Amino acid sequence: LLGERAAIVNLPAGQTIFAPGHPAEQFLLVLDGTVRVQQSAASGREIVLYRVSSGESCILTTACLLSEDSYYAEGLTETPVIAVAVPRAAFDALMARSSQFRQFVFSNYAQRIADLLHVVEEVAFERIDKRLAQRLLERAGENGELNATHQDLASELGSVREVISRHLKEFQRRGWIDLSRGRIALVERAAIARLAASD
Amino acid sequence: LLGERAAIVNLPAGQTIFAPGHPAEQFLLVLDGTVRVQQSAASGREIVLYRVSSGESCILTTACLLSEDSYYAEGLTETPVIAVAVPRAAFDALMARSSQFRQFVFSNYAQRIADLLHVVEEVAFERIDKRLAQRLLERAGENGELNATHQDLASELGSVREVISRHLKEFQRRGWIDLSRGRIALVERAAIARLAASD
DNA sequence: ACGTTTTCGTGACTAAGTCACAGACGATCG
DNA sequence: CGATCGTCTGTGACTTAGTCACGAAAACGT
Repeated sequence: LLGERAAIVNLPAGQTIFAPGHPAEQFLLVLDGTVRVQQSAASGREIVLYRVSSGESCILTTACLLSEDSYYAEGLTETPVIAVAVPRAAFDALMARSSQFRQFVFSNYAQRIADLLHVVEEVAFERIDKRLAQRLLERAGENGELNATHQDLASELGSVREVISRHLKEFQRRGWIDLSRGRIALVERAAIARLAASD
Repeated sequence: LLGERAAIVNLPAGQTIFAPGHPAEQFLLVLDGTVRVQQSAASGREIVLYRVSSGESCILTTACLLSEDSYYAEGLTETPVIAVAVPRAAFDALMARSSQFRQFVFSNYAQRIADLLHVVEEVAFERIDKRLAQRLLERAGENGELNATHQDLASELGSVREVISRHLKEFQRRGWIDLSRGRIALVERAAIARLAASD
């Protein structure tokens, strides 16, 4: 279906795929790896909008690609990424021809928009200790550990290091986590989950 | 182009067009009037995401319509609205047939996504006195007046009345505005614009 | 082992949001 | 007209989040 004029691309980790004033030139479908899409403020503060992983498309760029609009977010590969790049003309042809492709594209849009609405809701209305607890659970591996600096977590949440450090320290004081440089180990997942789910 | 199976609908002001758990059933293209799209939190706090006006489509609902996803925002008519309602099947047919229609749809998406990114940026990183100043300028008419309660403005910005009241009072103390019940008159537009544009 | 870079800790302060009331305005109705 | 009621606004005291300016501690390379 996608066979024609589509190229497989390999990207290393930590690569900027698109950035303000440097729009993507094609429709990207991620086969493997994850792309982090975030927004950066002039002050240096950042916030993660969503992540694109296998089988998903970095669709928001597409809207801007197709309407030639400038775009205020940036995309970074978090891991090495394998993707299919579909040039603009081929994308347009597919949209015309395949109802399944349209379904796929709109379904991706809906997901991204839901993600964005979720971000708005969180930053506008939720406490950051709760949001931090959620992220700790999301990002911790099987072993209950995650490698992230306080600054990394602050950037995920659109907050600042000091605030995150203080909450983490409080979590540690309560025996919920273990802290070391660049690494956090969850000790009391249940307690963290309780905070993450609190109203 | 849109002629077939599309119906003209008339909606009164203050009508809820879509809401969580009550998804829109069709693609809506606004001919006249404005629709406000906002998000409401359990606490009762609200934030305006964007407004749809003449010639624009309430496109975000469409994504959710087409992918049958539930949707966490709600849409309200702010004025009486005249719109074209295109049923799902007709929308799909148009997407297949007309490259201009596709262009229109994607251009709308791009605009809405840009709006959402802007909201995220503002709530995450901007001071609310600055955001308030921006809204006052946006919503004031030719005569420099606007009809809005402090609560209305708080809901626009995703903040709370007390905070807005205090900033408005400070603006008044500086001689920038005149306050009366449900009405604000801009006196020193230049000063307000300076704050709105400050970094 | 030493200096360098990155990460983390902290106090003092400002800004924003919460809670609980009190007061003030404006429409409506005897 | 004046009393009444619902809505809107003002305010103090407090909690939470973000800012600023440091300094200390941990990893890293040479």
